[in-house]
Amino acid sequence: MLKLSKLTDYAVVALVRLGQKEGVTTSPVLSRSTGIPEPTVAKVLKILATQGVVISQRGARGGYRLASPLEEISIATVIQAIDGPISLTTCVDGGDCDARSTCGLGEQWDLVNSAIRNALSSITLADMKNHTVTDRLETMNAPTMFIAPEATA
Amino acid sequence: MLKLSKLTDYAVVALVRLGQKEGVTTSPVLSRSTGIPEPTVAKVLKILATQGVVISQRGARGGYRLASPLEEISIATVIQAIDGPISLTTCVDGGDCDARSTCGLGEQWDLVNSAIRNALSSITLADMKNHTVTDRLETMNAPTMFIAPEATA
DNA sequence: ACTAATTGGACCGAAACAGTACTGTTTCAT
DNA sequence: ATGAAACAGTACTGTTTCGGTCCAATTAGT
Repeated sequence: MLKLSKLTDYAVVALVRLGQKEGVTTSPVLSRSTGIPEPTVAKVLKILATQGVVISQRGARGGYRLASPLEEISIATVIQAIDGPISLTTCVDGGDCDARSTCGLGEQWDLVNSAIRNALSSITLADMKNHTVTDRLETMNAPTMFIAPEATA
Repeated sequence: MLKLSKLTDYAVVALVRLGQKEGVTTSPVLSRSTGIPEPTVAKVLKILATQGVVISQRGARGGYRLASPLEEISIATVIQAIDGPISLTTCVDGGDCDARSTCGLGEQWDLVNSAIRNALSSITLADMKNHTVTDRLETMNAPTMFIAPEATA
């Protein structure tokens, strides 16, 4: 199945939530806010930090913040940060395509790759934000009957 | 890396070549014509047959032929036949998304999925045929160099 | 009916991925 | 200064998926 990795999925969720916070946010907080397991959140954020998608602040009172506003981060950027380059064919660069000389489809794949990249670049994290619950913690703290699985603050 | 499986890559190559043949063609012939290992060609064709992309003729003098002309077979069709549905998120159908209720991004992923599907549906195998060597045996020395992929921003 | 050719389906090993844990480094608060 | 909090990097493990191979079912031709 042509699907992106779970990590990328988590990354998008975490980034959108991060974009709704003020200042820096820690992994544990983001974990509780999104429902994603803490080690996984940490891993994702670490990767995103090395790729420059988020800025990290080390030490106590540290955390992460977006390097750019949500509107300027495309889905393609996130995918590339986590999964690496978007290249649908193994042929493309230094690939071990045995039939390279015979298949003769090399240039045509670029057509497909470009189409994919364009599609993914046209969607930003801000587009993903719509209809998103503002914050799980707020919902929990609200005077509703909604129960909180964990009560750490 | 967001990439489609090698099988899908092979499938496209095999299908394009198959569309350039008359009557039915056997796996061994297609293997020699494309340079793809015979067992792999056989496997790909088998899958494509079950999905109705190609029509199979069993027994002696059997072989495969396209179910539709190249112009009517999109890349999306091939990918779905080999790799299964194109759904970038695991959430989508019957998924085991733990954070479904909290991430709140479910509907937005459909936006991404649609974009991808549209992009892939707009490209047909006929588009991939251009610049393709007619047959390996005839034009053995076709260089078919392709451009190195651009460095990702 | 028999044989050869060809597809159909099942099986297995290898590689990639997700997830977890541990250790080290940096920084704030006391 | 000292301790605690939080990120950084590395390594390990279990699971899944993918790529490839082998054997059984089917059919045309003689």
